[in-house]
Amino acid sequence: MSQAQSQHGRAADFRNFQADFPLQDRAIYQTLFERNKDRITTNKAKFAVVNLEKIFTATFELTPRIGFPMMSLRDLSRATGLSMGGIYSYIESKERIAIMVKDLVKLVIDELLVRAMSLSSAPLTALETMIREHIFAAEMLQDWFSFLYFETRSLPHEHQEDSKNIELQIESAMHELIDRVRRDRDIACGNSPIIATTLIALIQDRYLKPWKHSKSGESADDYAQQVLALMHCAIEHP
Amino acid sequence: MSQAQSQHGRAADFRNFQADFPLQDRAIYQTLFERNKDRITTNKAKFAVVNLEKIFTATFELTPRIGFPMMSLRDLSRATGLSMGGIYSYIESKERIAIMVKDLVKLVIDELLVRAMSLSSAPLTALETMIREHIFAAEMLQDWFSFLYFETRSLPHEHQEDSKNIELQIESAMHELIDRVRRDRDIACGNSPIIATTLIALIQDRYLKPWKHSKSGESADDYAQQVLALMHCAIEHP
DNA sequence: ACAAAAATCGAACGAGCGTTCGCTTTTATT
DNA sequence: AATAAAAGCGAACGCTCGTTCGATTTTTGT
Repeated sequence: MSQAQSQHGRAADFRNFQADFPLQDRAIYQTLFERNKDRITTNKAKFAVVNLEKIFTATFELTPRIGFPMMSLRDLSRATGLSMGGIYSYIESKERIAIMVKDLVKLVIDELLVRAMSLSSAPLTALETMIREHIFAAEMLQDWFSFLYFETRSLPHEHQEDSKNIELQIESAMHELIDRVRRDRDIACGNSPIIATTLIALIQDRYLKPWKHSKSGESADDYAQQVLALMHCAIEHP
Repeated sequence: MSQAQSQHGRAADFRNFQADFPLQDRAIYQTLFERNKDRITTNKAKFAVVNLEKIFTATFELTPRIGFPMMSLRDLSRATGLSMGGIYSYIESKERIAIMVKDLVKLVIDELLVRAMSLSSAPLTALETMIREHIFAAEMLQDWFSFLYFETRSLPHEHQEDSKNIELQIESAMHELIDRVRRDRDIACGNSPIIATTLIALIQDRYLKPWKHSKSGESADDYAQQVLALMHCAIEHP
């Protein structure tokens, strides 16, 4: 029940989502290592996983307070316990850290989109799944999602575009699904775009403002439920 | 009709709001100069207004692409046409630029809040006014609002707190107004917090993502109207 | 246990940063 | 027009940054 052999177990609540979500703990850094083998001089996953974890954990600890550009590699060296040279066997440059974050987030979102859109038979279910899983994934990878949003400006131009496109893709997918739901029920579609915008903004609000949401202590399940309730209301009353 | 002698002309649409809004063009920099006289070595407003405008215009041109910490004062010098020393007669340090932005935004928001909350007799009108004027003010001072949001991390800790508190204040004011509207109509108040969160997120979405909103070409009036419609729907269907 | 290979180290380098201050130019006053 | 005051300038300073690379330690394979 808790072990996922299928890559695509459906998960209606956060507990089940967590049980099936592949990118947790070591697996995150294993994936990061495999996707960046060319640029990493260390060959053995055994070392890479441990040190990549140190590097990203430290980055996510330092960055929210002072911002990525102000985090020096000496700060990072101190916080990881690695030397400067040690760090440079995992990254070719400082900005590569930001690029790796972007790639991981893009990986997660892309799969999430593909999965939800492949449920083409039931647009409302697809929409609900997409939102719930987006909230859940962002809950588990909060540091990553939040970093990408705030530090997009530290990326090279091409990667900045990627970052914006991730959001535009999700938004247009949601827009499309909302329209499909409405057409099935003969509801006017005039304000579908603002509903899609609202949904994304609410998903982002939760992972961007922990100082607001962690205070209230509301669970991811409760939050998702509230967002979905608002959505149902908005879809039905155009 | 277009000239505002009262400080508090009500404005239901963007045109009227613009006509009454005091912080435009020169007036922004005049205000900035007066509020920072102590820290500015130049004495005459005549010079200060011109050069402060250069400094902030250039900052808002450079920062969205590369971020504030990566903008060097040499970049700023080049973009303004001022020398390094010249710039330093208007700011005591680089971070003062960010602090001045925060102060101006706080000034605008604080007045907006006081005005809206003083309409205590009609909570729905107060709520609508607050949202509309927030959207309109952010439309006129888009660069300032957007800068504060993205560059909060470049502020000294005390000022970072200020920045978060601005948002928390607005949100709790909205929450309170929503509850009052609902109590007047005997509607349950359970999801009032998420409605307040939604409203702020939508207001921010517009000034934070010009690459999304300016593409669609939707006017501030239309946007405000859509946000308000969504709000009415959400308030009435708890 | 030993040698070869891989991983890690950290001092050193050049570049670019924010900031300063004595000097020049512009403005205001007479 | 002359003079005093204000504004503006930019080379220079000390510092910290990202990055490199030969030396050292740790791991691997025998």
